[in-house]
Amino acid sequence: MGTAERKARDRAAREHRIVAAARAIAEREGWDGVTVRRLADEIEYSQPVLYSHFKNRDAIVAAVAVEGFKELTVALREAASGSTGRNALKNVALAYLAFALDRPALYDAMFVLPTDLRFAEAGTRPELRAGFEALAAVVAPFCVEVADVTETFWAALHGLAALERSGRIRPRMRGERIALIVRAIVVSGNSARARG
Amino acid sequence: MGTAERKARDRAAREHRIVAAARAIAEREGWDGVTVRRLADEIEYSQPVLYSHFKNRDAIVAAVAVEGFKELTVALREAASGSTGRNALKNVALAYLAFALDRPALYDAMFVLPTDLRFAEAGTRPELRAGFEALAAVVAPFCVEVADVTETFWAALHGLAALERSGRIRPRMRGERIALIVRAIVVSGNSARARG
DNA sequence: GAACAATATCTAGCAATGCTAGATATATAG
DNA sequence: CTATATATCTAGCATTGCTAGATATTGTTC
Repeated sequence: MGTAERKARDRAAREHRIVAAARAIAEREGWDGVTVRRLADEIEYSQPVLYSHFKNRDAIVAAVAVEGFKELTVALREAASGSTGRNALKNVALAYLAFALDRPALYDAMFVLPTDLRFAEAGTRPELRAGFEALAAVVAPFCVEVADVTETFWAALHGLAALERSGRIRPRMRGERIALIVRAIVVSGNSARARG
Repeated sequence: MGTAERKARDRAAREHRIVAAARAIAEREGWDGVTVRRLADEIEYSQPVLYSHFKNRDAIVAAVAVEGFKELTVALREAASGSTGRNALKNVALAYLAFALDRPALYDAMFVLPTDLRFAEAGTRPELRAGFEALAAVVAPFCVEVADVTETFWAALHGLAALERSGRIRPRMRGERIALIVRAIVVSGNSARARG
């Protein structure tokens, strides 16, 4: 009897439509435009149906965030492929910033809005860890304490994205700032090697 | 006739009480707890009075943010004084992170919540520029392109604060990450000097 | 000091939000 | 076909930011 499977499939499809609608509205009008009523309209079901899929509105945002982490990981891996060493670092940094600035709503879901997604802990979802590892891969050739450097690299990129997006640093100097970060990793790595 | 002055003084005092109440509630319970009704209760006036002081709720958040920038500037200057060069850099970085992590609600008002405060533009309020200059002061000895390096330094610190606060990097490695950033500025500065 | 004008403040309410209880329709099973 | 379980909806609550219109309070003028 395949009806149970069909039902499960339909449910999954509907859930996906909710997430897609949330993301679409957020990218078009910002997260304030994403109301439960509006999502209900979009999928042509009543509000309570949404609560049978997600615990609350924040959980919908979190679902979009998970999508975002998957895509960020893809973007970073792609940027890293085809180049090595210093160039890979630079390309990944550029790709990270492009991702954050081109999809502000998605990036907000991942990093700004309140979610319960946890990192740097046991039990972190693999989607969230993969992005970190894509960064670690291009950092690794330049240092021994890969985790420390990767965290710092990531923080620098996130900071650049956040401050540029809120208009607090000069957009036209983005290239220079990235060059500084890349150089910092390369140079500090070399001196680390030189020291031991 | 000093009644006009007295009125102006009273009004200013009331405005200050609003901002103080907003900040206190935010630091105790988060910004979600800061409702206009609650603030009205706190100052013992009705809601519309608040709107004679501030255009909307966001403007109250912005007022708290401005306070925050003043205090951050003080904290950074204090951290810089009494040490020079590399130590000043490190102390400022530590102070920045301590500020962000000890006063999360205040820091949110400054950097996360929506406000219309603009930076890196003509017409930026002096309170906002001063913090940047406190960072620039400790960076300057190590580079020629002070603005670029300061923006990058700031971004790195902000990123560290944001990611640490949301549990995405390991708190116990804070010192190592700061050391990396300090070293990056010192080293890249030296090489910049060597080159030019 | 009384009558008027201007300012300050309040009461009451709107529209929107997240979320939920209870009623109702729909599908499944006996 | 009937009874049960599942899926969905209608209707509403409590809370939010914000505002119009009524009402005090203060100031001015004769």
